[in-house]
Amino acid sequence: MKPDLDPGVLGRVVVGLNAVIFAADGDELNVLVTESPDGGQPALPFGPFDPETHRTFEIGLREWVRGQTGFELGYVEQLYTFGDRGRDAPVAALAGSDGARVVSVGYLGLAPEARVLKGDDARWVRWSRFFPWEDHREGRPALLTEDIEPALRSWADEAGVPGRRAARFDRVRLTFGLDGAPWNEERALDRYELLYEAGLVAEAARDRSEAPSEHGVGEAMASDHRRILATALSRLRGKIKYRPIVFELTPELFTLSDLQKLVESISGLSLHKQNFRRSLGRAGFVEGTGRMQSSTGGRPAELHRFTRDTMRSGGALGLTIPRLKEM
Amino acid sequence: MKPDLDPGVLGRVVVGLNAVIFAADGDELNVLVTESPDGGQPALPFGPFDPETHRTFEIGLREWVRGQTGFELGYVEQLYTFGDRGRDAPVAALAGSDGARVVSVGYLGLAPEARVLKGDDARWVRWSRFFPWEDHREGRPALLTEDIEPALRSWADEAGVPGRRAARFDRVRLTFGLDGAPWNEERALDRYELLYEAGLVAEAARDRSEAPSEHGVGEAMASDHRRILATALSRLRGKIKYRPIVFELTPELFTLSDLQKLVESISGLSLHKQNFRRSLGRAGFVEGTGRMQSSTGGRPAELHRFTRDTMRSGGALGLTIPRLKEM
DNA sequence: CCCACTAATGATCATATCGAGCAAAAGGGG
DNA sequence: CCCCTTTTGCTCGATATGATCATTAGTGGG
Repeated sequence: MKPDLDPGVLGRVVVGLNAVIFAADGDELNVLVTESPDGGQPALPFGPFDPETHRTFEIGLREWVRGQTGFELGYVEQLYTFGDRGRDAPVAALAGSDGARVVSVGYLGLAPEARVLKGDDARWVRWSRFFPWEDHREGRPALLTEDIEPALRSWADEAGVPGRRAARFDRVRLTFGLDGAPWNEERALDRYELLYEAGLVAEAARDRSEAPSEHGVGEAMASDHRRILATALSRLRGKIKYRPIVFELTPELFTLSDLQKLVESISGLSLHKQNFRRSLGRAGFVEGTGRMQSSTGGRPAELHRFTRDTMRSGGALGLTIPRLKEM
Repeated sequence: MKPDLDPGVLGRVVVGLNAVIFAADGDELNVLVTESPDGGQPALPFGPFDPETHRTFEIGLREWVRGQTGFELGYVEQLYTFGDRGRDAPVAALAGSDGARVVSVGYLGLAPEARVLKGDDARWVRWSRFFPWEDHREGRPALLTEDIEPALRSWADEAGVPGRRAARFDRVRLTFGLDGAPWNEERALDRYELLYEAGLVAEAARDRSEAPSEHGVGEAMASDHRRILATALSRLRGKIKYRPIVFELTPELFTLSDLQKLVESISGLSLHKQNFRRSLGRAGFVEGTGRMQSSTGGRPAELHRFTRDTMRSGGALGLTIPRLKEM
């Protein structure tokens, strides 16, 4: 159990920081991606971690996000560190001619508004471009029932040993909520990983250096960035339930319907309006300002704001997600 | 937003893997540490990540744990990646003469039993050696009320600006459950970090290259290992509530009291026996085998086993922690 | 000016879950 | 055979959750 960290005998490692930056645009949750105009795969913003100048990862991250997009990140949280060989293909090419291994530390960042960005090729896009099967606000997507489920069933069926086949079926059933199993919106990462294993996303073929099949579900991203994005979505979906971080995404003032729409956009679910409001009231996260907002054609809604004070009283710390029964 | 990962211009980075390996010994949760006989600070087992031979972090981790302790890890989960300069002191010395930056990827591992280890200086010890203030099974520890709380209050009081002082008080109140705020066992990491900031743990002085004060609370560990251990404890305490991972720590057969004792040892809380059993029954995690265990002097208890099947029915996925009111 | 329409807000009811305590059952030991 | 201990079973009130109905306050059209 003696450590042996002499870098002389080990291969080279380069640490990159990947940021999944979310911001709300109206009622929809957007993610910041870089898209080259020449049609390359969209990528997450990422930058190098320079051990010489950055005292911590988070400081390094905030710095280059500020430098390159011109805005200040609010909430920041580390997601996961990815180091699998073979899933970092396009980035590896940037790792220098000696083929240093790229280790990427993924971060989740939340910004209060989808501000216009200075210059270059970064833009805000809906997350659902990359995970169309994750949006259940209008009911279970046809893509799921018509394409993904049959493909996964036959993938499970292909397994050699019977035990292995049963295990695959079970895993498919649980992660995708088939045959009566409940759909758990937090398992977005599990679902992406399963689709990758089953070869249903374009990245799977690409990483095996096969012909880049055009038939994957959702839009592919560079390197393992779609996996990092899935990690971020899962984390965010889970975390809003036990920490009041939705308010990192809202403007200063908002109506309760706006807030609900935002939560629905994050979780990909339709929520029960009355129950959502009731639990908001119980938790005491928001307080009404007297002001009203003339809405698009109904009774005007009161503008609310987040009240940080209530976190002190030891009540609930997150939102409940009262999902609508059937759609 | 162009990446610039040319390793030539960046400082050197070495990736180390740190493992927090828990196992139950009787009813108590133990952690595997290396202790040099000559009285150096205990450390977590750690090994280098070799980018040449290890395809993934997890594979590398399992490999050297197997090689050095002789047993196979069961459950493994990535915790967090630490890269702060200045908190890795003793390890940095091992990073080679060119002073490569050490980035450590922390892992949580669970083993089904605290097996005897082959050879050297690794041994199983109670986690409470390092976090005595986290064990509330016998009520709130005197260390907390008599030493830590007063010290934290005066630390908060020292803050210059009044607003800063109020913020400190609030933070102390919330993380340590003072003045009526509830004690949240999951916030073990927050508490350790606060104690570090307030200079109450020995590592704080050490990392500032000051005289290694002997007056820190709990036992210090090498490098930032106590922080990693706190991360692991927090994660484990949280995760047992929504994933059935306690059963990675139990033997094949156990009584319900054994299981409760184990959960109490993990969470540092005393639980309400009847309610604990009721929720176990509702979740359907365990099934009775007909067999009984002649206990230490009461009615014999039935031996139970974990039933993986029930995870399929979509019920609750974790234990509820029905804490005992007052002690 | 009144009415239909829309969306916000308010209130109710059955059911499930949680915290807490009481009671019976099944061994071992004097 | 009685006492002690621990397991196991059960009940009661308080609270949270799922679902539905009712009321209010605007807009826009006849």
